[in-house]
Amino acid sequence: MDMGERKRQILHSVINEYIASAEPVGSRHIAKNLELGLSSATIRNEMADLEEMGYLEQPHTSAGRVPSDKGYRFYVNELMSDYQLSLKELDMLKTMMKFQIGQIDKVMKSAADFLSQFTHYTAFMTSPEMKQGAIKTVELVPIDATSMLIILVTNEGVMKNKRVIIPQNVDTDFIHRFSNLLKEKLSGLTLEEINVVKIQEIKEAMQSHFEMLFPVLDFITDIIEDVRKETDVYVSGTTNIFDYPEYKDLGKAREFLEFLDDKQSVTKALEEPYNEKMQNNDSQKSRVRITIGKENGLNVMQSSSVVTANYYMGDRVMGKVGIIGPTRMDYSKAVAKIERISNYLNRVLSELYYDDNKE
Amino acid sequence: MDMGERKRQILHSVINEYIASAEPVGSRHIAKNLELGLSSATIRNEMADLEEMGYLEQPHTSAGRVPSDKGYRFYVNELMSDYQLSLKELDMLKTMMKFQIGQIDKVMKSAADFLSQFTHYTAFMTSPEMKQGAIKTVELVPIDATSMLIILVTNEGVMKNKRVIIPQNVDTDFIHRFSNLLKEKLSGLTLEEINVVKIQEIKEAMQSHFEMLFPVLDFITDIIEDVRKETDVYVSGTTNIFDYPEYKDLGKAREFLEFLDDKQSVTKALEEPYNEKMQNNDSQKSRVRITIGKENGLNVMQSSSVVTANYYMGDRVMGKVGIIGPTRMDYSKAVAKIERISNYLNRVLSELYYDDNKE
DNA sequence: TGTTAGCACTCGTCGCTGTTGAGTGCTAAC
DNA sequence: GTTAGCACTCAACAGCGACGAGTGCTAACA
Repeated sequence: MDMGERKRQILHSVINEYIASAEPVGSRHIAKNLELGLSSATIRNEMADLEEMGYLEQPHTSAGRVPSDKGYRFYVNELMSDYQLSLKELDMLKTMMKFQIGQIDKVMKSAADFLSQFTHYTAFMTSPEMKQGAIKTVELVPIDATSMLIILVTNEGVMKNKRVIIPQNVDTDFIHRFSNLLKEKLSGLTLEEINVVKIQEIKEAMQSHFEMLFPVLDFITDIIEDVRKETDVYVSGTTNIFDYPEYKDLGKAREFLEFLDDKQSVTKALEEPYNEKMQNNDSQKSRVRITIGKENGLNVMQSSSVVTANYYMGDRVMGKVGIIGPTRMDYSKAVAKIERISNYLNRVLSELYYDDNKE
Repeated sequence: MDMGERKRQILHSVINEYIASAEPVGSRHIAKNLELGLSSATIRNEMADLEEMGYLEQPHTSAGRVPSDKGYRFYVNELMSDYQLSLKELDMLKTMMKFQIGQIDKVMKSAADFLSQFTHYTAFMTSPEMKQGAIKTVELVPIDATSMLIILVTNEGVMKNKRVIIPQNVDTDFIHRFSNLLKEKLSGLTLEEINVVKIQEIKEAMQSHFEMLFPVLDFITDIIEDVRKETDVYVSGTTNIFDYPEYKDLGKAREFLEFLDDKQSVTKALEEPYNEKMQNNDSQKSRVRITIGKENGLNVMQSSSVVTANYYMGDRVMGKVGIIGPTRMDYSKAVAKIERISNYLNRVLSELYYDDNKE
């Protein structure tokens, strides 16, 4: 059985209706809404076909039809039209963009917060991936006689720091000299390039009278290890799910919220590999990726969809922004909004990047 | 009517029972449990008295009795016995304490995470209050020709940083000299002492050839302003509330979670002034403070209780740790556990403090 | 051959009903 | 002052029928 134009129209209508109402859609309703001059009986036949083909499902015998994951997938790939942001929405965006304040992590957080308010779904943002980040500078700041701060700045403008206790008293000048040496040795290396071997090399290259500061080098490997592992996820607007009847069941809501609370599992969910079923004609151009229901392996996520976009600094992928919501999601709005946000982030970050390369 | 020993015993028993079962307690049950050799009818009379006195309430005519806020308050102040941690609990604590890793904010977070698992309620932690913190050091780290990082370290070991763009090219050495100057001028001042006037003074004291770096000073005021306003709350274990039947209603759960999501309102709830009704004989010695139901002004919190303790560095209050849960809370366990955690924090922070004063 | 009207059937939802049981308050006797 | 007894209250629950939205099938129609 093949998907004629009429079936497409009916499927489209069912999905639109269901997205709006959250209630199973009946043939009568479609017959009225869609002005094809067809009776409900005919629609009924077509819908039975669509069900057989796997695009629709019936919660129970005498209920209307509900889109299946496959149905949504077809909708997303073939039927969905581009959503044009309303004036009000554009205005919100504009206001938000005024808050381009300096610190990178704050930009991130506020973007995620905004996205959750903007879409009414739960928004998330993964922190910049730093594996390929290069070290811009290393600085040792003495705090007192026995402790100092190690500060690492990468070329993404990200900064990590750690306080270190030194066993012996060391004078400030000495620390400065050591600091300069480190800067010289480490600047420009990517985080991937700095490994145990490299550190050993540096140790050997140093005069032995720096020996007492060798623990500092070990701390640096620690920090880098931390940074590498650290894929922070920031989640915003978790309570938005209460707006959707699919989570009206306490158990469902709980499951979902517990899932979001566990950053590790969220990260895992977002790392989910791109699989063939998810291919989407639009994805190349829009860079927005959609995972529907069971397409995502996780149990908890079976009735949720995830819409994400990467964001970039220059050409390098930095992380992901996106939303999580019920499979019955307004995909076209979601895509349009996420596209905007990711473009916004690209712009802000590219400005930073540009600054960096001005030297 | 006065509260005789028998009434106290009955009230105690009702509350214990209710805390354990979450179900209205009947006279028959008490008669059996409490071995006073009294019949349920007698207990019934006493309970009617306790209700008249305001310590108990009846959800509806033919249900058992439930403690009122006043009842809990009496329980907390007069009846409750000290809870002795079990071996298993002590062991958990021990394990947790091994994670005393360096960075102050990580210690905080892991303490809150632990507390929520330990108590099964929702835990929170307010970030160190820094108003009275003194500046330990200021450092300017050049990143490239047109930008640098301002790093502020306070004597609590807290660190703030901000990236700053400088309009003109300035050489590294120049920045270093300026940095040293700043360090000299600002070190030792408390955040409260640094205000616009002070900054102006510094500007004037500087030679005019530093003029181009004056914007940096303005950024410093910005950061300090940020730090002052910033009373970060870290909340952990929000989904624990799903374990308690008082939140089995979706609306209730939602309300509660939305409240916790809004950091500002949480901060406000915790700032709630100490009011006379809350006076507690134990509070001086234990430093644990309990707010029961409506004692806390907020609407959302009418059926929740908050148990908090301050934590200190040396003699100075740094912030609060605590838990939020239903008024039907196991107060004695809660108090015991929070006491431990706050002691632990005091110890960890005092070590930092001690380190700082070693110089 | 595709479309449609008609009809029997399914099944979840809603409101009503009666039953059950836990718990109370009151009264009268101890 | 205590208690046994009893009538009363009320939430929770299960059973029941009416309702209605929606279906699938069949037979008639263009």
